Amino acid sequence: MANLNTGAPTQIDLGFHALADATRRAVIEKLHEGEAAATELAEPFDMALPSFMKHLRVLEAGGLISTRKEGRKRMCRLERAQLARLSGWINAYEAGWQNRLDRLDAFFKDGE
Amino acid sequence: MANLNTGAPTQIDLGFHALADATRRAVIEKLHEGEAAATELAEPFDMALPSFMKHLRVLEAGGLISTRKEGRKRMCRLERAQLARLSGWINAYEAGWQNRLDRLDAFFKDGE
DNA sequence: TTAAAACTTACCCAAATGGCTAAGTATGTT
DNA sequence: AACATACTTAGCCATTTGGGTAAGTTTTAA
Repeated sequence: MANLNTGAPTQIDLGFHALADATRRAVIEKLHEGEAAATELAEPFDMALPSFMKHLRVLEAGGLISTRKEGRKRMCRLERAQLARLSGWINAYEAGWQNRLDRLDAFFKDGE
Repeated sequence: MANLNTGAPTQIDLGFHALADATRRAVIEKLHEGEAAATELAEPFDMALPSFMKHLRVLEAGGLISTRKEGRKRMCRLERAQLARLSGWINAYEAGWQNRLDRLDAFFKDGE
């Protein structure tokens, strides 16, 4: 097997990376309640807005949220499919899941 | 709410961070087959051993593996409980899981 | 038409990450 | 005792990350 870290990071890399930060996880929790604008999401944090917007971009790059412009607001919504993929990766190798491995592998390969 | 990023990263931060890399995920996949020594795990990768050992330390810091010294070998084994916690975090907010939220929150707080 | 709101762009910075090499230590084999 | 195996430590380096400020732009409200 050659080096696995050739080229650009995958959606899985970026997805788990996005989850590896308390601020970003808090955004995900909030978005479970529904869509929200960027500033609205930023409000709880002691952080300059441009810094917070970087977190949103990391979440978007990881496929965990999608955003669209609505007037002057940037609306954000949760991408539950990516959450499912990531938790799916973790659980794919658990006892009793072996029979689902092939399906998951195929799913991941399609998405990259 | 104050800044969530005060102080040291939590086990959840470190756990997801450990998963955000293809090399480390490959190690986890391999360890599902059972314990293995560090060099044995390193063999598939085009990487110097000290570089690979850093990945093992990242996995250990994230609670995903535990290691022990056995003679001159460092044996590694998977910590399935942490995998369960991380996939648990992701699924805690899925539809139909709301009733398990309190239990999970308590579980996370105990472990930190 | 002016001003406020909600970003957005451009840049700076310190620390962490992920790779390397070179040299050391500890343990097992012959 | 000598050598090989399996790490281990130490340090170097480029890039990424996660924060910041300052100064735009675009849209909405007054």
